[in-house]
Amino acid sequence: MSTIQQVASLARVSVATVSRVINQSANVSEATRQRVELAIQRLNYQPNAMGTFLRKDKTNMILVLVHSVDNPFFSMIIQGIENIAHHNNYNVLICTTYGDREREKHYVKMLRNHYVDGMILISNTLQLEEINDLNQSYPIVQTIEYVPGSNAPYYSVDFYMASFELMEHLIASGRRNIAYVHTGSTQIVSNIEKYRAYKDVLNKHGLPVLSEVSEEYYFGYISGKAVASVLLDEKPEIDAFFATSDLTAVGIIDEIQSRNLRVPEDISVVGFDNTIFSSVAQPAITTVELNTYELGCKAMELLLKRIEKPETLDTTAHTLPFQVIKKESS
Amino acid sequence: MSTIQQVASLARVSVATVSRVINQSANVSEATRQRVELAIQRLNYQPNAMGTFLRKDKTNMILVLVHSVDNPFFSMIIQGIENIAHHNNYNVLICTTYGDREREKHYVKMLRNHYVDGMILISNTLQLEEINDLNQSYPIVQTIEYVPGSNAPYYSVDFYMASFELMEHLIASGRRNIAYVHTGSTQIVSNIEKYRAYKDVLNKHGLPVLSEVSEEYYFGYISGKAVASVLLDEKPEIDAFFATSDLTAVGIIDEIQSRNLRVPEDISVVGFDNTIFSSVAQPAITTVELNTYELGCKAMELLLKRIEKPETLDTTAHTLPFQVIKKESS
DNA sequence: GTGAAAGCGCTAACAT
DNA sequence: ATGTTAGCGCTTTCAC
Repeated sequence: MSTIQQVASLARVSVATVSRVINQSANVSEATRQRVELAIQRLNYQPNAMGTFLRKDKTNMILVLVHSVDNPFFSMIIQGIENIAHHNNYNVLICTTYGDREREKHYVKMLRNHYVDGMILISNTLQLEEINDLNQSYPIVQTIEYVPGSNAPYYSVDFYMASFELMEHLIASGRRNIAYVHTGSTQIVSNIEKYRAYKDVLNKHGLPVLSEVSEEYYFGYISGKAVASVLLDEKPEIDAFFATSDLTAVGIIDEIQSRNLRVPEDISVVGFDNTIFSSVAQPAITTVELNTYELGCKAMELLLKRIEKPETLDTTAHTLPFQVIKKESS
Repeated sequence: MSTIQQVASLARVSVATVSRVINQSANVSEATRQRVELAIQRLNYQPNAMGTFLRKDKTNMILVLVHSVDNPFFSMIIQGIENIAHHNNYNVLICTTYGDREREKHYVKMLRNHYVDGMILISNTLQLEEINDLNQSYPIVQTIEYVPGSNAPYYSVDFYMASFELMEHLIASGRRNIAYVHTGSTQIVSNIEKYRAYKDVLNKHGLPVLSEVSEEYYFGYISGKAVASVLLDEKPEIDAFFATSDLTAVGIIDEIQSRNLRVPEDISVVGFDNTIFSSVAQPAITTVELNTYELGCKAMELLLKRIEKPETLDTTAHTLPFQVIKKESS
């Protein structure tokens, strides 16, 4: 490995001049430039980023903290983030937590350590104090999930209203016995809001609440099928399912069809997120489109603002529109 | 932001002692230790990683370069990588290229820059010279895809043999007119091997090759459906499809069923990768399990070896076993 | 057990 | 247009 000093020696110039050539930060005569570039090539010189970063106290990297990347839903957000980041000369590092607090802490440390300039939290599971503390000293933005009452800004969706619309749609189509099946943790704000809407709409119409939510962490397809099976055994009157994710809806549909019941003729099913699963399923699943790409873009734009001027202590809650997409399953 | 110097001043010790406390690198008297830790707390001190990294020329970070993260197939590899990495005190950064050469270059630069200690290439699309050059100076490992003839080590699967088995299975079940539909680029080694096996098995049995491969980049579900539609129009004798990914197989099945043909009674379909799609599909799709988690673990273990002792110039090709998983679609 | 000091590789202010 | 030099924050060798 060669250093800027070696390049300088070989080219018979000072390290400052080499730096100028590399960064095109000041005028260098054509002759000198060529000598330096030749030396760089000869030594196969690569600037050591740690030197630069230490000196500038800036890495032009941002960290995206996400539960996991196996949900196609997240990948659109990340694409939005990356789009804006790259146009502004930032690189994006994706780190997965799988809900593990240790891993989360480790990655948060990368922010505190100045390994990255800022952080976007998708599917945030930090505690209130922690996120507030972090938000005071570092540029962070939440998206999709957020900690209610925290000072950190976020871009998200009105999950309550979206779920409200879905529920009203089911009821308008004549459904009266609607069960609810969540995905992931019941503690995340999206699920809290979805369940709140579920109950509110039922109460509003004087209909029965058929599902309690436990604290269990439900995965997609498998638990959709399993929970539907239990519910259908216990409550054969069910004529609709509200699933909080598309993949869970697919599991529910499979369970229904394995009992020789028809979707939507016998039982309606709605999902959430408008992922590929809701299109691939038979029948295609009524769902909610969240404009995830846009959410990613907006979150990154806000993060940039906070990085460039840290005094921008934006604590605002931003909500982007959604669309209920009616397909064949309801 | 506070520095080690400020902590030292407040605790009335030298920076060396503070460093010793932080890293538990040498004996420090209990009294001093407590003074230092109090100072650290008081100043809310966080070591600046850039200082450390510059000094040590080591970041304990590795980079995973991947086409995109929206394929559940990749996420298992990444989990394997992360598992081994974390047990060895390394962090994993996931970077997505979406096939963009510019982005790829940018991330490769992070390796050359010493921003990370090593790199794992999934779905590698680097040129032969580039990967060989990189391999000389930096610890890298390829997995799944690899550049044939390159010096860089890899962990992958014998796609030829796996495809061979799938094809023999189709033929053994009485199929004679088998079409082939690829996913992604035709230039990647996995697709080259799959297509080679497809043709070889057909030739071996004196059966017709029904599909040419163009250089087109095919995506999953959408192009599966579209290509199947064209093929079925042109060649109504087709009685089986060999798709190189599960999601493409789902698209093909949807097209078949939309023509009121049955899978597998009229037409068999097989996929690849044993992702969730092959279980969710109706009927469930015969596919190949690649032990992706294991591949990730092995690749990371090899990378670690190369990082710790760079003289380990392992150029070996490693191949892990696969299993053909027979389901309902064939 | 603790401190002084060198130096990792780089940039930028200042000098010429 | 180019060179000199200080210093970013940290670790580690060498003294004591």
